[in-house]
Amino acid sequence: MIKITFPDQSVKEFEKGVTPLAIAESISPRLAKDVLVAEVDDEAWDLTRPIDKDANLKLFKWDDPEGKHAFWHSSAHLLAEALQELYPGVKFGIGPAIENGFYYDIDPGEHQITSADFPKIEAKMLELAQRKEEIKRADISKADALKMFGDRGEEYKCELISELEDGHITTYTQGDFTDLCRGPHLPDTSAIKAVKITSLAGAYWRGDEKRNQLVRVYGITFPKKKMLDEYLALLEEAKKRDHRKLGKEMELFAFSQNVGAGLPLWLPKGAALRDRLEQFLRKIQKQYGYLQVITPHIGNKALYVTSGHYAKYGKDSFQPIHTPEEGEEYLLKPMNCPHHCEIFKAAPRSYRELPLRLAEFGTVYRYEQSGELHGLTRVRGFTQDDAHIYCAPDQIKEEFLKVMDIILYIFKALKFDNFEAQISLRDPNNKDKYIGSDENWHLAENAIIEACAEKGLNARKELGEAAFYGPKLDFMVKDAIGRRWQLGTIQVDYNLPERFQLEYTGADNQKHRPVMIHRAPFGSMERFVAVLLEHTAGKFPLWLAPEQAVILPISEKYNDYAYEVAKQLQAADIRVEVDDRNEKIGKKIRDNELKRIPYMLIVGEKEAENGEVSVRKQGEGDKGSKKIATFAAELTEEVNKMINQ
RNA sequence: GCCGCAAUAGCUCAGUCGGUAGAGCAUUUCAUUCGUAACGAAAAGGUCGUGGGUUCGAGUCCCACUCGCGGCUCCA
Repeated sequence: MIKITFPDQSVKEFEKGVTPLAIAESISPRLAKDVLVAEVDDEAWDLTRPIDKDANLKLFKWDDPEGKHAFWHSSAHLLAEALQELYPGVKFGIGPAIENGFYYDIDPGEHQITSADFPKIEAKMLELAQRKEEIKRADISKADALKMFGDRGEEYKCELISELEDGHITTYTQGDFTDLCRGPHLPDTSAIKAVKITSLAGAYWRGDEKRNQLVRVYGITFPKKKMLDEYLALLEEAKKRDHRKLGKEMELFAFSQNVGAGLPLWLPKGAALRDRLEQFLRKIQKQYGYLQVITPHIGNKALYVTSGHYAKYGKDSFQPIHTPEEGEEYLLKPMNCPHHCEIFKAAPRSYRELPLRLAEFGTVYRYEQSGELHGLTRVRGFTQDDAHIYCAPDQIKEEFLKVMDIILYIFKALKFDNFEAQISLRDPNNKDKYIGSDENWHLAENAIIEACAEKGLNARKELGEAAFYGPKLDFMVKDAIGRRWQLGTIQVDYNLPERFQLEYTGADNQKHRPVMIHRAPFGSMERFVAVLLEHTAGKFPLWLAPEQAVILPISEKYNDYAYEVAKQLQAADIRVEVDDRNEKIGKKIRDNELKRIPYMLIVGEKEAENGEVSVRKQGEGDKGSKKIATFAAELTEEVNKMINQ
């Protein structure tokens, strides 16, 4: 008999060689039906794999990430099995589970696979799944594995095997398909009830662009048909929220072939929106003691040589601008920090001036690879809501707390309730990779950890994720449909103060080197607007909306009154338009609902007589009539509540 | 940058086998003057991304480029 310990620390005895599936059956038939995969003493474990010794056991279902992972991993094998039947002779690369589904990289040989083949592949997968094929694990020696896959011409698999340690190689087989795999897998294929092949893409073998390009087939599967439908509906929703589509529809920004790829043009409404965001941030920053500066869009190449960026990124960025002067070279500004360092150096600095907080909405240009450009989230020219804080090492924590205040305030005003924080720390086993003294790193890392603790922020710590010049704290927001976006960032930097030889005179009348903190609560105006669009599906909070209200006269007879109302509201700083088209009121309401304008004010005979407007809220409907001044006051109140919580 | 896919009216899209381009919405005009999600009629709107090639003839087939999309790689 062996002792099995469950997560709640209860212990039960079982026959030696019992399987997790049998244990689940002993608990309840329902659990046995739902369980997908297990973990035995922290090792992922197939449900049908015997347990030979006392162990800790965890059972995972669909709702557990481990359960989904095994489900999709087995689905990847199912996909491979289907492809093997449909396209004899294809060679297999790797086929892992990913965040949403799985993929398999294949070398199709002479076969051509296109999206038109998806239904065929899906049907074959379902057919195989319904055969309830057992997925069998087997240990295999390295020599046998090489022979087995070698005989089949599986050159990619052989390459993988040749790098594995003998004695730790396993295969999984279902039906006629055997794959090199560590597992774990589902007991059989029958749990896979719904299949969708989602896309096709090229991917280099082992991510190396010098190697063969394979075809990557992406798919997703579910244990219930209904779940697939829900997932597809979610994808549809995501498509509707795509900021590229909304940006065009709402006339916020555009791109032009003639201007160039990745260079956004801000249309009047988008520019006004961006300006509101800037004003919002300027106001808070002023309260927090930031000093606004302005620096040029280009800088002498020497500046970036000093900062070290030229050596690292020079050849991959926009190429130098040459002047009539022999040998003189300027670069488009790829970041604001070197400029700000020069501002720090523009005068001798005293410890009394610290922390010195220099802020700039600085437009920078980076030559992103053409394939990487994406709407407003990845562009070649963008404006950072940048600031650099120069402070003494013992001020880091205090400054961190203040920056976090600003970021949390912004998230609150914009209803990003669902966010995560990540602290990126140094890899303790590889300290040579980093610049700066042990003592300073220690100080900065602790400052960040303590600051998060003080704010009650449950931040994830990631070792080895820090930049070479310092640790950082990143904020990830989840949008309304659960996608994760990186926005605000705070980074400690020991490198630039060193390179620019920044100094201040301390209380001890000695020269000291300041620490620099980079921070950008929005990240960039472009990305922030994109995320805001996708988060809100274009329904901006009232204080940001391009138009806060639109006045809809019942007929042209009331256009004059509508313009009178508009004048009064505009005088109260409300952004309002008049829809004076010669259309029926139903049509105007529909059109303006679709334009996502927060308030519609309907005016006709009754309203004109009483000096009122009939208020209709977007998405909610009729709210009744009120005096013009009452509406104006209520709207202003609503806006103030949002930005001055 | 690499692989794959696409580019047709302002927008969304159709266009069969190669035979000179079509719908809905938007726009303009006319009619209507309307009470909380689409009234009606008509007109206008296109060098089919750009350049080359094949062909008697190219939106359609081929090549290159540009831009876009999905990935890969990269990301200060």
